[in-house]
Amino acid sequence: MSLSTAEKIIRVAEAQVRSGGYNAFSFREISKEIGIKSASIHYHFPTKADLGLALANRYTDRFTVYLNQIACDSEDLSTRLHQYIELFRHAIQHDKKMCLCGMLASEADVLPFPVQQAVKVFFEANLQWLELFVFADEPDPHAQAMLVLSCLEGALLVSKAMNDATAFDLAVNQLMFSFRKS
Amino acid sequence: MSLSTAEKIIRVAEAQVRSGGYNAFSFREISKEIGIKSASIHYHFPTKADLGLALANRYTDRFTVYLNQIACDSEDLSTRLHQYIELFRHAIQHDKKMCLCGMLASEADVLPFPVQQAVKVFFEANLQWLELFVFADEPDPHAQAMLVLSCLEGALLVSKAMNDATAFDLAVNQLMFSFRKS
DNA sequence: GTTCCACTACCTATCGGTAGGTAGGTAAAT
DNA sequence: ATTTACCTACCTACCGATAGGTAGTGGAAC
Repeated sequence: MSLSTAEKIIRVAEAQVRSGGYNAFSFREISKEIGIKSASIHYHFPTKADLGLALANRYTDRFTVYLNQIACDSEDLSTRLHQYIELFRHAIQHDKKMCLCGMLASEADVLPFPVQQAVKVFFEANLQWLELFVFADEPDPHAQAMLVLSCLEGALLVSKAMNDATAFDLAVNQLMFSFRKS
Repeated sequence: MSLSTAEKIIRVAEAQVRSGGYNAFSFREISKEIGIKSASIHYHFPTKADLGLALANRYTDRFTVYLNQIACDSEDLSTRLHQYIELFRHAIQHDKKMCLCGMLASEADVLPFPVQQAVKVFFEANLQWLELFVFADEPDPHAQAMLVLSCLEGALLVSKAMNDATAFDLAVNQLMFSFRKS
């Protein structure tokens, strides 16, 4: 499969942002990696903010597709939650990286406003999905969703800090355990 | 009170890192803010990595002092946990910023190695304290500690994403609620 | 008189971004 | 069928700004 240049740019940029954040990715580094000149990237994405926005939007879009799949595939609320968790586990175990929007969220203060908004959309989409498709039948779905999302993003962060992906499982399994008892 | 220049540098640098991460703070910005030349900062901290390391170490030291105080002041495990949570709530509600080491953890891949290690020490210190002084009497203190730390760091991150400090309380209160039922 | 601390002046490397050009393809007008 | 015109997707060369970092100076304090 041969990817379009724009797609290559986005993939390399996403990897760089997920490793070091918005200020750690550069047109020059991307251009080196895919074998074009940095000026050529401006043809596809006029400014860095444009590329950052495209990154966040694409990430949310792909994530949303998975969320819809999960909701369609399984009726069982507990199964849905486990599959949801798998999405995050994949980030730390397969990519060994943070969630893109988790990474960007931590730097929200220094992000171009459109990127900030796009990151917020990702989190709103996640919360809404959890409320509707996992915690709808329980008391305070909003708080439950917030707890799960916080725990997952935080578990990724702690795993990065410890350089140990098993930290993610430890935290998340404990959360699941606390749900089982209630 | 008149602070030493080194102390001023550290304070301004910490604020900048907690807003935008390691790559978003610069000697020039710091120097402008405290009214000296950027070259003068190199006298106190020879390299950026040195300053970053000093930042992380001081943050951990100050945090550790609070942890010891909490352990001494209160015998009740639940009270200790609530006071521990207050440390994190202070970050998002008073400073409106991430935890310094939470911020750095997310960028671990692109950090100078000594800074990486210092960040890891912060997390290890937190986990150990939680295990010893909060969850010692419960089954699997390690997993419990990991859950609490993940949830707190994640709740800060989600609050930054949503630009809404109440998200932190929502997630954390829900976590406390799930503990009460067990 | 040495140590401390900040200065001036400068360096190299890199940043995001711009200007102008060009090879190759497409498509409509002549 | 050929010319004219425009488009895509890159290129080279360069801009001003900023990054971290260095060498050497000089005054004040001990």
